[in-house]
Formats: sequence, structure tokens, C-alpha cells
Amino acid sequence: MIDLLNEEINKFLLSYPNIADEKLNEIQKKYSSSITDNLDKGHVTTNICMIAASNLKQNPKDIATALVEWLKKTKKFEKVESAGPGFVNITLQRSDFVSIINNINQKSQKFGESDYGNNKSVQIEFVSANPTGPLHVGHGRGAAYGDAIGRILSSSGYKVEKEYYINDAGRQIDILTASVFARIYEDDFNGFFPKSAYKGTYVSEIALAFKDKNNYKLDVDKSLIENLPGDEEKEIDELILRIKNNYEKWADIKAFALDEVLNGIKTDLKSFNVTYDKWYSESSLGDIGDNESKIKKAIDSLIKTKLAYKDNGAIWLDTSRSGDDKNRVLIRDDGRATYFASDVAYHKDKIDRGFDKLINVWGADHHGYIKRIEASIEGLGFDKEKLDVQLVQFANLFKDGKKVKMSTRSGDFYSLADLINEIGTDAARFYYLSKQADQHLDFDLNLAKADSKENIFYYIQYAHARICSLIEKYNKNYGSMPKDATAIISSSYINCDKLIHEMSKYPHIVLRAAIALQPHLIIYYLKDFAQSFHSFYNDNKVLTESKENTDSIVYCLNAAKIIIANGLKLLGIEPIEKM
RNA sequence: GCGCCUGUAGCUCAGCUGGAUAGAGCAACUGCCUUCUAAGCAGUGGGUCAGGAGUUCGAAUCUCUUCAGGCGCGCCA
Repeated sequence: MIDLLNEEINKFLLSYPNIADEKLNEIQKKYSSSITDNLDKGHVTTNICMIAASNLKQNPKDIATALVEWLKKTKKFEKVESAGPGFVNITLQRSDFVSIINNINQKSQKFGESDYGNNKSVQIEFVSANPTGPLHVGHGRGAAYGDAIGRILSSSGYKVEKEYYINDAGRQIDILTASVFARIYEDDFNGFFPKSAYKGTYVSEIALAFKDKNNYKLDVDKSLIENLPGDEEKEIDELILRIKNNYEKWADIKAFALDEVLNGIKTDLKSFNVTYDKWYSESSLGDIGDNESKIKKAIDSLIKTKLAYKDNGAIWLDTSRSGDDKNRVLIRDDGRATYFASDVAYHKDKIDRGFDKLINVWGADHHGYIKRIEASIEGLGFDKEKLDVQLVQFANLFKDGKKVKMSTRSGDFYSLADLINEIGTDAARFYYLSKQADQHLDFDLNLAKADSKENIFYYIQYAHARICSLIEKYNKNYGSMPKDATAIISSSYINCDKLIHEMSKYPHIVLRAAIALQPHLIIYYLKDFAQSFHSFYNDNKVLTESKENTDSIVYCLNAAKIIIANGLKLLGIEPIEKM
């Protein structure tokens, strides 16, 4: 519909006297035509006259008058008028306007898709929580967000691959292993448990499962826990060291614990309707001591470019030349690689895999980390624009007006699984996505369960369910779905016009959401659209109209149902048919 | 101190690459169920878009600055 207008505008520009090619280009690039926000401005509108006026130093209203004359002569539009400071508003011919619902009904689930992405490949890495315990509600937001932008991008013509990076190589995993170890021998150790070990009940469960699986009483040397340092961090580190060196089952416990926790995470994500194409393990990057490992090779190539250098016994990366506050350590003076070194190798590997674009979804507390990872990408000779880091702010959960705490180590937390149990996957995803990701979110559990308009989730679902119910009744009366909307095209029934106009905006909303990586735009659109529907539903009786009118309305409402369903599916939410 | 984010109605927030009288929900007040789902609809009141300066036909939106709040600045991950 907009194309129809732009085509004529371009012809108009070419016919316009005294425009240099350069100016013409500039104007064509800058102006925009769009769907009006409101029917009393017609169907589509353009700001071309204002843009042209500033470029040509002419009065916008004069240009508008000329354009209006031109457009009228084409006879392709129902009505053309200039308005305000120089907008030109167009009312489409009836059949052009109504054609949107034919389009929706025909394309059905595919309506809203585009080839904007040109089949470029995008990799989205998200959640990637340390596998040291179950996912908590803080992780839920990144999960919902990463998954939703994955869906939105693939519907916009990108080839999307979703990946989870498993941090299975660091100190946190050692602490998990030591925690499980300590629970296994809690009785032998007379109730001893390290102060900063993971205290969640899942640790005890893993310990129990490990004992069951091994099916025999494992001996342990009690001196392992004697005379440990008092400081809680030193205590756990010393314990880890002793177990590693003196206890043969260390690796078994570690592998077992990791496996258990990871399976839990996978199960939780699955029930949260989040799927991954790949689970990438940090340990697969290999050991820094191994010349053939990915991590060693990545660091070596940085050393070759002289961006990485040795100082004070450690290997540093010059990240400050790319705007970081200070340089960062890659290899510690004792020869161990830092987390950063793994991450450098990981990002090199991602780029080597040939993606056109990488999107990292990170918690907002990692924003200080962006500069240094960009620096490493540049240092390796890649374009840092390939990487797009999307920050997700924490979500504060409120229950009965009180803030719900979350912390993995203390074991006192509200898990993602708890949340799903309490309000369901769909409502949870919906509220996580209801605000721009990089802003703080207050998530009110009571609201998510409320049965009033305040609960936007149900407000939207209710619109869908109402349409489903109407269609069901229609089918019972008339047998099959109507094939067109003759009463609407002929203008004998015009009460659906606002709905149709709103529906025509949908593809633009999806595109905007894809470009800006902002799923919340879809939520706000759906809310407004549901509002329009409920209003229509209240003012109009559908099934008691004449057969011709009813046919047209149902045809139109079926399109409305498709819009809501498609929008929700982009968010990973199933539309509800009966409430 | 440096960096990032935020400041829009009493509250929670929308507001597209600058565009036509700044929007919604909640809260307050008023109406609408013998008829397709009242988890609904219609209406009223409520704003120096934190303050100031600039850019321009036009600024909540862009630039600078002041104020206020949040977060991040380990040879942790």
C-alpha cells in the first residue's frame, strides 16, 4: 500500500522542475511514507514535502499543493489532501485498503514474515549461566529475550543459530564440585560444610545421587578437612586443592555434578519454551598448555600482532587502545588462563565459524566487559561491528508487594522452575518481555495472575479467545469459513475499518522489532490492537447481522486472530483459544 | 574519578531513522450485562516531557551542560 504511494511520489519528484540529481537522491533517502496513526488522517501519509522543502529552500505547502494535484491526476487514490505543516494524507481506494485482510488470510501463519535479513546468518548467544546451580528468575529474562529475538529475526529473513556457552572450566565449577564432595561426606566429617560452598538443596540431591550411582561406601581421609584456613574464600580454595591432589574421585564428582546441573538447566529452559541449536563447552577450547588448543592458538595470534605482551610475569592484552580503561590480563603469572582468555578464544571461534553477525545477550552488570572483548576482536583482525552486545537488566520479582531475593551461593532463591510453576511459561515470558531489555523491570507475580484488564497478558489472550469462540459459533451455523469480505469492500459495512487499519501496521512493527532487537514493541502493539478489538466487539453484534455482513466480519476477524496469534508466537507464547 | 543506563500524568510505563493537539494501564469519579465470554466497553479530570542552552520549517526524540537516581570499573567468572 505504501509502495503504491512511493512509486507515484518518485515519478512526481522526477517531473519536478530544477532538482539536481544530488538533491533528488538526498530527498529520496530521507523522506518516509507511513501508515497514519489514525483514520481521520486517511490511510497513508508522507512527509516528502517537508523534506523536499528544506532541501530546495521552498515552502512545504506549495510543494504539497503540487503533489496533491499530481496524485489526484493518477486516479489511483480515493482521496488526497495536504494537512498540517505539509503532510500529504492519502485515502486508499476501498479494494486496496481492504486487500490487507485478504493478504493476512492467505498468508496466515506466514503473515508478517519478510526477507529483510537477506538470509544473513546470525548467531545469538544467551543465558550462558554458570552451570553451578539451577537457573533462577534473574536468568529468565535473558532466556525470554534471546529466544524472542531469535524468533523475530528468523521471521525477518535471517538464518538464526542459538547457542549456550557453558562455563565449565573455572573456579566456580571447582567450588560446585567441592560442595558436592562435602555433602557426600557430611556425616563422616561430623557435619562440616565449607562456609562459601553452594548451599542449595540441589547440591545434597546431587551428592545423594552420586552415592547411589557408585553403590558403595567411599573411603575418605578425614585429614582433608583438618586445619583449613578461617577465611571463607581461602577455606574453599584450600579444600579444592587438597581434594584435587589427594582424592581419586575428584574428576568423577566434577563430571557428575556438571552433568546433573546442566541437565537441570536444559530441562528448565525446555519447559520455558527456549530451544538451542548448540551447547558450546568452554572446556572444548582446550588447555593453555596445549599448543594445538583453540585457546593457545588465539592467544598466540594476539602475541604475533604484538597486541599481547608480557609484563610482570603475566601476558596482557592492550585493550586500552580500543578505548578500555586499562589493559587486561590473558595469562596469569602462574601460567593459568583467565576467563577473558577463554572468551577471546571463544569469540574467535564464533567468527571463524562464519556467522555474518554475532549477538551476545549479557547481563547489564557485564557492560564494562564489552570494550575489552571488542578490543580482542579487533586485535585478531576482525571487524568489531560484527559483534552486537545486547544488555539485559536485572528483573526484580515482587510477590505480595515484597521483593523476592535471589542468590545462588546461599541457596536461598526463587528458581525459574518455581516461577514457571507459579504463573506458567507463557505469562512469565510475556512479562519478562514487556519492557525494553536494557531497563530495570519490576515483575509483579500477583499482577501476572490477576484476572483484570491490568493484566495485559490476559487482556490480549482474551481478545484471541473471543474471536475463536465467534468463529466456532459461525462454523456451527454456516459450516465453513467465508472466502472474502464483500460487504466491507463495497462499504456497506464499515465498522471494521479501524481494525483493518490497525492490522496493516503489523508487518512494520515486526520489522522495527527485528531491526531494534526489541520484542516489547510487539507487546505494545498487541495491547493496542486488542483494545481496538474489544471496543469493536462491544459495539457490534457479529452473528446477528445479515449473512453478507456476518461473512465479511468473520473474514476480517479471522485475520485479526492471525495477527494476535502470529505476534504472540514471535514472543514464544501460545495463543489461548478458550478462557 | 572514569564509563554505561535512566529521569514523560499521583503510580507503572509506551512514544519508530526529529513530525501534525504528548499516549496507555492503574488509582479517582460517571455510565453500560434479558442478546456472540463484563478477564470487557464508553466517558471525565490529571503533563513546565528533570532544569538550562543550542541545532531547524519543526525537539520528549539530536548536541552541549547542570541536577537527581541506578549499575559497572579484580592476575573473579
